[in-house]
Amino acid sequence: MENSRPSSKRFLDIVSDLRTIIKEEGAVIGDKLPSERVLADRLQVGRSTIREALRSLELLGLIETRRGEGTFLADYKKHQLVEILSTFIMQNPQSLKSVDDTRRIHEKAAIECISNDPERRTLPVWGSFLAKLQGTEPIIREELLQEIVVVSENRLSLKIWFLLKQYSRVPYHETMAEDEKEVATNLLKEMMNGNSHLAVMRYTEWLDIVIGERRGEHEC
Amino acid sequence: MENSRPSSKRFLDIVSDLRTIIKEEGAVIGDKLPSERVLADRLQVGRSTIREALRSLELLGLIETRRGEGTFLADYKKHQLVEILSTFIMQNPQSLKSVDDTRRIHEKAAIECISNDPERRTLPVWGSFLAKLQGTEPIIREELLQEIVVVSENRLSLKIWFLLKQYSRVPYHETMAEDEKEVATNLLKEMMNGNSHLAVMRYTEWLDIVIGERRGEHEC
DNA sequence: ATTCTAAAGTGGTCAGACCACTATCCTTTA
DNA sequence: TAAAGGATAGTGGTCTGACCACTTTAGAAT
Repeated sequence: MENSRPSSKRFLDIVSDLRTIIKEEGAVIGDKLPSERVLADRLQVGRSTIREALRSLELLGLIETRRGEGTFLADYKKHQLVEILSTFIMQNPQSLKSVDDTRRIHEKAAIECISNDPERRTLPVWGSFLAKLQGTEPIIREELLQEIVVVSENRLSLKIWFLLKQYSRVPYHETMAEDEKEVATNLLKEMMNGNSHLAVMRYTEWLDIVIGERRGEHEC
Repeated sequence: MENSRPSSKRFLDIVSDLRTIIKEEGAVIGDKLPSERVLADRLQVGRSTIREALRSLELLGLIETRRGEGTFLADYKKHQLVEILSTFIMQNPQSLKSVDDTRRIHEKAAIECISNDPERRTLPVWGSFLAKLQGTEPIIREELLQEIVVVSENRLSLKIWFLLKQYSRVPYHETMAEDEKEVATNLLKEMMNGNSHLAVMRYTEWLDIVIGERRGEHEC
């Protein structure tokens, strides 16, 4: 696998080489990769270097290793990386705003997406939520938003949303207040009626209530 | 750092321990971490185990190592992890659509953001672009879109956009055709006038031209 | 044919040895 | 005294070989 200008970070090259190997062998999720010793021999590096690369990929959740058995291509849907990342990253205030903004972008897009799709905006789920909102049963904020993002059926967007949710300053895990429920109800109704513009407005209202900050002036 | 039931994945415990150490020492971005040998001694494990953990964190972009100097807490704004991850995932056609969709979400959001901000929508840059579009000089598609996303001033969104751009099926790197320039001109004008709704419509038109696919029916 | 056992293969870990590089201190020099 | 130079210690980068614990496999004993 071409020693093209070793970037003084051999293990990074190995990561790249591994990708090539995986591609060449057409390995699919669950397939077994060559053993560490074989890889070391094939790529002409020490086993420890191979391991450093593999361990990195494992932490990312891209591969899975089972002692005594071997190394396998993992189902990366578990996004283990997110967990790890979360405990480190994004604690500086500067980032927090962009996190919030980006999260809103995705929520808004999901709302518009559903509003504009006759099929998805008439899904029975929304009726259920509407009923729930009428009742006195406590509702967690993220329940509704999550459903919306899920139904929008963009896996990548969903992934990003899940990630951002964890860092958001908006208390997603709390229950809705009474006045909130009203706004949420309006949001749902507009969405079901296919009125994306109004639905988004309701959504903005809702955020204003939850955060209790200045309104609208800077909603990127 | 308690050997509490070693999870048969020592290096994962180490990752956790490292986090603890970082916290305890109140290390800030740019600070130097203890050397690998010191860590190995302190945590009572071999140096190779420490390295596997460190290399993982490095691939995630959480630390930075400089040969001869040491290991440092990184500026995680580089999100190297995303790059790596992306090169693995996102090669199956299923994902490609969500990549495109998500990219559009961010572009749309940026356009709306700028349109709604009197300051940003009157920036001189837009005038320059307008002039360029009138001329015969070739213009690369991504030039305009990039400027828009940049001006929206959401670093995270920008980062995501850059990432997605690489995998998009839309030929961003190509030059605009003549009819495209016209639509792009309209887009700019609407944006500068603060008409976000129309601006987004122009944007959608533009995409239709570039991709030449079915229009609108499924624009999430 | 079944069961049991030994061997081979695999990841997990460690220790020690180099290498290449950087920072530091201390000597030498002007 | 101040500047220049070089030896030294410390650091990450890598390799080797050796164990260990575990799983699978193949062969032997029943």
